Parts: sequence; structure tokens; C-alpha cells
Amino acid sequence: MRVTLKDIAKKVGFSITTVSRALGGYDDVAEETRRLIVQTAEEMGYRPNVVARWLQKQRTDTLGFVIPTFGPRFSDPYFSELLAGIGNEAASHDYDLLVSTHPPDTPEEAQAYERLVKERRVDGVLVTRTRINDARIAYLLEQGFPFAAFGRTQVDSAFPCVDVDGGLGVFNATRHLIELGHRDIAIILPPPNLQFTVYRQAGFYQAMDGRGLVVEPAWEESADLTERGGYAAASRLLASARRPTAIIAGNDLMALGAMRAAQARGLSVGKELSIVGFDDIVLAEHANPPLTTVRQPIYEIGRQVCRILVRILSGEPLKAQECQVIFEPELVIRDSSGSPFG
Amino acid sequence: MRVTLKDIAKKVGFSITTVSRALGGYDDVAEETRRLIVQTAEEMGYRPNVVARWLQKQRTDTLGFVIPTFGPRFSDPYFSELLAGIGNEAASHDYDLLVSTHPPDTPEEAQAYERLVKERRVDGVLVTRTRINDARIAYLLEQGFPFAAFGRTQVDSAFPCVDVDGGLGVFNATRHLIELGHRDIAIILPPPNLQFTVYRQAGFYQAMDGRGLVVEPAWEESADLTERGGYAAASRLLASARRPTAIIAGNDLMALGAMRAAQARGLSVGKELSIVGFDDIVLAEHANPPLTTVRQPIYEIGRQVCRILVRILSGEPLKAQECQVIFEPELVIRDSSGSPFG
DNA sequence: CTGTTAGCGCGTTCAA
DNA sequence: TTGAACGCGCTAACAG
Repeated sequence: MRVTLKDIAKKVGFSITTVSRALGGYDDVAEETRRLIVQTAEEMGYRPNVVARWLQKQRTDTLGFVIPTFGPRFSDPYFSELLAGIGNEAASHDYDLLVSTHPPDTPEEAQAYERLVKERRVDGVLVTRTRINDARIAYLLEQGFPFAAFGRTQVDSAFPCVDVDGGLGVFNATRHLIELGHRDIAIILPPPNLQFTVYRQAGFYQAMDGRGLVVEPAWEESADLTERGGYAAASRLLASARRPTAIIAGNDLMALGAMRAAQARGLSVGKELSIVGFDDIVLAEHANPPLTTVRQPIYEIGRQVCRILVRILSGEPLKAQECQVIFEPELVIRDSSGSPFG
Repeated sequence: MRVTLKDIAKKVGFSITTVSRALGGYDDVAEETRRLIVQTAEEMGYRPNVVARWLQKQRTDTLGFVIPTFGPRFSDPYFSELLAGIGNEAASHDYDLLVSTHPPDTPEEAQAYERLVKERRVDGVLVTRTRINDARIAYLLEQGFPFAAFGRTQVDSAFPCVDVDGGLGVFNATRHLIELGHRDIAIILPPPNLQFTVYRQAGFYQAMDGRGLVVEPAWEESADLTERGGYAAASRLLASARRPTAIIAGNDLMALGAMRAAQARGLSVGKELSIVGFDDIVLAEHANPPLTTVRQPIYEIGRQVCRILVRILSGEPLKAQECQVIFEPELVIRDSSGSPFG
């Protein structure tokens, strides 16, 4: 049986209240009493019942994180790193992390949020991969529930978020390809309902327009952020008679898929076809050839998002610029991009 | 402000108890009363306070999962899939999942378990990647705390676990290589403190010995399950004057690293050097060349482990064979393995 | 069928 | 410096 304050109180002959205070580190307990109580508690292996404490404090010291994942085999390292960042930061502030995975924009996902919020299972939630007119954000704002997001979205009120300047990232990637001599550049965009797709697409057009290059409509594909999706999209791009000399993929996984598609057609990636990704997951560096990509410090972002949420929960007043952090992505040039002239 | 049973009671004029019973679906409430109460609760947007319920029921309907991860950039898709499997199964039984990540065999990890167990944060825990003389298992058994593990280990008492027959997996992989004509086969083992390393190594020896082949001591490497580790280990293997014609890697990530190392030396994988992995993560299929590997159904295993734990928690008596499930792995032959004669 | 009473284990008044 | 009493919100045992 678990030992409670009551048990200790009985043993030492003091009241539950005194024991509670002694263990809680209050200074209105006689030094000797405290010593006795602390030692006894130790001996008896006392550990506070957190649930009782939660009920009393009306907090759970827990954060919620609903991972928006498609099929069951969710394996985008992106989420793993984010999870690690969030989890470690949370732990360092003595918060626990409640995790669940649900397909985006489904009733189950909405329900998951409602459970967390309405039943007060957690003190705050982390949101990632924001969508256009994101219902999750709208809901949380409407409920006045504490949260922080990785990614922006259009809503009336500002909200705490961290993001990477994806527009700039793709802009730089495109410029890099143009400078290598590419003119026929295709793009495999992430799903159109995702917020960052907007920015990345804009960055692409901006870079192309700026150099007087036109974007071939047929060379604007869209896929689901998986290797499989990237493979399929790239296959379509490469099937046409006149094909692009370079492909920008919306994330690394799709880029890896695109690489496979190119190689399946006997194309040498980095020579006959250049490919650029986005994220810089660990595998990017170990791809064959190593993938040129736009690096986002996902682990760091996870920590940052979590830190903001924790600070909000601590009641600390935050300045606006501390709430809205935009990271600058970094172009990492490897071997998958090269001159189209060989 | 949140609405509680008390608020509803006040409004409808019944006692808190009656309201509780009406909402709880007990049948000793007048039909009309129930209707009134249910409707009022709905109108007022009532949601039970789970924490209060937990305190009363002495359960949290939550499972704990401590992911043993090395560096911060934990990106083994293995864990993602396992997490998804566990999470989805847990959700389907109305359990929440508390997740944290800690480096294996560290004080922080031990502390994480102690928190979960001693403070009764969760009703049971999931353990993965079991180690030789696993301190976590020993602790949980000693505390009599409900758990289920992915992986076996040596302890006095039997415990609920799911595992894959890694020995058989590596045995089959080795035989596959031998049948292709390989004689000079190297192996990159997982860290020696992991339980499955024992089985996989045994499977390797068994297959080699069975065909009268000797295992070259210098061709037995060990690495940390990352691409980086696999790259380094393979580089050492390939640096020697006489080098193996095939490498079996302890997991897919290391196999991918080994592929890179081989390709960096200009070796054609699948022809000049065959490589076999273990796991069949999604990327294995999309590697270049596609990776021959031993498939473990990780998502399914996650569900299974979780299901066992849930059944234990429900007090359902389990037969021994329901508690100790060993999956048979499946060899998936792709292009990274081929005849050494070209 | 319904209400009263009694906890779950802890923190926090308030009075002594 | 200490303790009694109360409440967090809910469920359960017992009366009526």
C-alpha cells in the first residue's frame, strides 16, 4: 500500500497539516520537527500523490501534444525530433507530456483536443504543422486555452508561435538552382491546406519572377510529404517529354522519393537532375547522393515552442517578440544539386 | 468558469449524487429526472473533471512510455512507428499516453520511471529496447507495477512481453547471403548491452557454423544503431586489405550508413558489396538501392504490447501464451543483396 | 428513486 | 509553531 501524509502523521505524532508543511518546505515548522518528519518520510518511502495535488491545485503540470499523422506508419523523423525537443524542454520544467496521434482535420483529432481542453487533462497544448484557417487554433483561442504553435496561420488575434521563414528558405534554394544554371525548375509542394505551403510557394515564385523565369504550370506538383508521394510526383514530372532539370521538394522525405524516381529512370541525381529538399532530417546527409536541403532546426524549435508555452503557463508576462519567433532557415548545399551542364 | 456537478445540481434542484448517477448511466434514476439532468448538463457544457475522478478511482487511465534515446536528434523511425502503434491502441481503450525521452541507463531514466511509478502518474508502463539485466524491468517487477515490454531479458520471473525472433531473422538473412554465394560475411552488431544483440549474434553464428563458415573476428563490428555509426563501422570493415563481400547490419539505419560508406568508396551496393538490414523502416524500400532487410511489424508490435498491458490493467486473467508473444520476422529481399560474382 | 454521509490525498485558510 | 476544518470534484455505501 502507498504511504500518504496521513501515515506519516500517525507515525510521528503530528498532524497531517504539519507533515504537509514540513515536506513542502514551509518555514513555519520547528527545525527539529521538520527533521523528524523528513527523515520518517524518507524511511517510509513517501511520495506525494500527484493526482491529489493536481485536484487541489487545479493544474496537472502536463502538456498535450497531438501529432497530426496520416497512415499508421508515421515515420517522418520531423515529428520525432520535434517530439524530443518538446519533451526534453517540458521535462526540464517538470512538465509531463501527453501524446497522441490523429489524422489531421478529422473528428477524432477535434475530439482529442476537446478532451484535453474540456476535461482539463493538461495545462496547455502544443500545435504543429498549422493549416490554413486552422480549426485547432481557432478552437483554442475561442476556449481561451493556453497553447503555442509551430507555424503561423490566419486568425484575427495574434497567438504564440514559432516558425521558420519557409518563403526565404525556398527562395534561397531556388536562387541556388538558378545560379547553378537551371531554368527549368519544378516544385513538389506540400498539401495546399498547410499554412507553410503558401509561404514556400511564394518564395519559389518570388525567386523565379525576380530572375524573369516563368513557372511552368505542369511543373507544379503537390504531394503528401511522404517518400511515396514524392516518388509519384517526381515520376509524373519526369514522364513528360520536356522535363525539368531541377526539382524542389516540399520536404526531405519527398525529396528522397523524388531521388528514387529519378534513379529508377536512370537519371543521375546532382548531374542530370538536381533535387533540393526541406528540413534537413538526419537521413538527408546520408542519402545517395547527399541531399541539398533547407535546414530547419526542428529540435531547437520544439524546445522553443515548449519554452514559450511554459512561460505563458507560469503567468510570466511575455513581450510580443518573445511570443512570435521566426527562425531563418539555412541552405545546406550537398551533392544532389549541381549544374545542368554537367 | 468550469461547470461541475454541483452547478448542475443547483440548477435542476437535485442532489449532486443524483446528478452524478444520472450522468454515469446508472439505472436507479427516474427516467424523467435523467432526461432533465442530461439535457441541463448538455446545455451548460458540462464535462467531468477527470482529475477528480482519478483521485476517487485511484487510477489515471494513463500509460507511460519512456523512449530510450541517445542524442537529442532522435530520429529512428522505429520509435515513431512504435509510438504510433502504442498510442493508437491506447486511445482505442480510452487510455492516454504519457511520453518522455531519456538516454538509456542513466539516472534521469531511472528517475523518470520512479516518478511514473511512485507518484502513480500512470497505471502502467511500456518498456522497449530491453537490455541485458534490464534495470527497468527489475525495478518494475520489484515494485509490482504493471507493465509490458517489447523485448525479452533475463530475470527470474516471467513478464509480459512481445518480441521478434531476431535470431531467426538474422539466421535467415545470413542464409540468404550464403545462398547467393557469399562466404566473407561481416556483421555490424547493435550495442552489446541490448538484449536483442545476443539473439541476433547467435543467429548469425548458427547460420555460418551450419554451413561450415568461420566468422572472421575482425569482421564483427558493433555500432550504436545510427546511420553515423553504421557508416563508421562499415568504413572500418571496408578499409582492410581483404574485405567482406557482404555486411549484415543490426538495423536499417546502420545499413543505410553502411551503404553510404560503401558508395563513398565507389563500391556498387548489391553487386560488389551486399548489405542487409533489420527492421524494414519505410526508408528501406526507398533507399538506393532498395534495402534487403528483415522485417519486424513494429506498428503491430506496438499495438500488441499495449493491448497486453491494457488487458492486464483490466484485471482480465491472461494465459501465459497471451503474455509472451514472439513474432516471426520476415526476410524482405530487395536490391542491396546480390551475388558476389556479379 | 433520492439524499446524506464519507472519503480519495493534498494544500490552505484560520484560530489557537 | 501547530492543528482543526474545509474544499478541490467526483464516486460509493448506506438510509430512507
